[in-house]
Amino acid sequence: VSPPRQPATDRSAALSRETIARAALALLDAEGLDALSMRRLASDLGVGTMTLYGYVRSKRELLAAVVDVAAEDFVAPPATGDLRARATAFLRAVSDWLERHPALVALRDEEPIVRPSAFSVSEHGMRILLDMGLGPEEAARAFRLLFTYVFGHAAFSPRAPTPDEQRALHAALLSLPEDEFPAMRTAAAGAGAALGGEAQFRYGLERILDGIEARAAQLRRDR
Amino acid sequence: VSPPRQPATDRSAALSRETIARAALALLDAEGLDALSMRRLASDLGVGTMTLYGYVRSKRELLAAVVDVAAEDFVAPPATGDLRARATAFLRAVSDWLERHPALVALRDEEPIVRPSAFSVSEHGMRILLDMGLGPEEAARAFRLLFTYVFGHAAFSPRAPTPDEQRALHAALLSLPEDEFPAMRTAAAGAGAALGGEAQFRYGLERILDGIEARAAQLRRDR
DNA sequence: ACCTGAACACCGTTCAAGT
DNA sequence: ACCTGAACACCGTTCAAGT
Repeated sequence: VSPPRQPATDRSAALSRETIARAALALLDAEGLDALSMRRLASDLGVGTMTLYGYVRSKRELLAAVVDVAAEDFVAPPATGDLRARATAFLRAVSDWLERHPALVALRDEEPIVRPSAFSVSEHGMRILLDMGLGPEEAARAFRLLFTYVFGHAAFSPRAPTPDEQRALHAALLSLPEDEFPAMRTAAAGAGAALGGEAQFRYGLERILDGIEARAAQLRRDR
Repeated sequence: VSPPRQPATDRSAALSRETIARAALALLDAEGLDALSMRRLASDLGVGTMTLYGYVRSKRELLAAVVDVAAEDFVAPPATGDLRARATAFLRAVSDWLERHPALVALRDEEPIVRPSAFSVSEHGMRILLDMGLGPEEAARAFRLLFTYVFGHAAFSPRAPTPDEQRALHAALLSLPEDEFPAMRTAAAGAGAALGGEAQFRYGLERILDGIEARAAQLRRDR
């Protein structure tokens, strides 16, 4: 008397490491990191909890497999325009990718992603930096800086702040004692908009690319 | 027949929200986010688990209190030298602070820290940006960019990579197929050093400050 | 006022067993 | 070969009760 559990995907469709990883990613995207437990995932798949351990050695290993399937989802933008435009488009694409799979950021927070699957995302970015004229060592450092920024933005800046959030922050800053927080009060007007969202992402990215391009130009002069 | 549990700090020392938060921070610093449970913390303090709920409404509220006590630990550098030197010293101090309390990064990852206690750290940074000549709106955006970078570095870049880690990454990159990953293979030599650590932090910070200073200079010209 | 054990609804994973 | 229930050592939090 076991009722069918999966109306759409056939329960009897052979389980595999990848099927499991895809289901985990879907759960992660839909309900967040806390919702993903081995028990819940198994139940979603219509199997016993311990069945999963036939495909992954541990939850850690499952999460690594999730990164692999998520990496396939990265959409590289067409390599058109000048280098600056290509860099902007690439980083915008990485940012979009992280927004589609927000849990990737939390996973990366727990341990470095050094899976080969992630390297194909990196290849695009590194190409652009090398084309700008940076040497291998400096291109690696610049790449890492951009990586840190994009992941940092995804991790620490909420999506576009609502007018309510902006007003709340503004009010909180204006209520700080003036003698102790003069700078914060001065900047109160801009703090709401700077909280996050697309315009803030672009502002930061432009400053960083300005800094990197200045270095590339300097290297060309020195050469 | 209840044995004394706390050799050093007197068990009978009155419990308070702050005592509890400090003990939680110590546990977090010593053993990481996973080690902090209400049960474990209570046991460390020599009280029953439920006693904690007399001081904090939930674990979430405890974590907010932890941020408050950690904020007191920030050491602002002396405001000497030119603005660039002051900015560098300030961000170095924030980075050091996050290294002393690594769990702050994970906490911030779970929800924004908008506690007044954190504003005193921000005040120093905002002062410098305003002094550079940025307007309130742009100073807020630049501040947020720097904040994202420092937290991003703390979250996603391990401390100084060991020679072993560097060699492992180098080898991994060199084993990628040459036709598919030409840029990654070219940059393989520099990837190890760019993984993290002080020099990488400084490289990124310098590019960002170059970008921000260029904007400030442009604003001065336009004015 | 301050503290707390028992209970509930969860975890990841080991083990020994089922088909 | 593939799957799994029971058990163990954990969680956060509610509740009803102790002093």
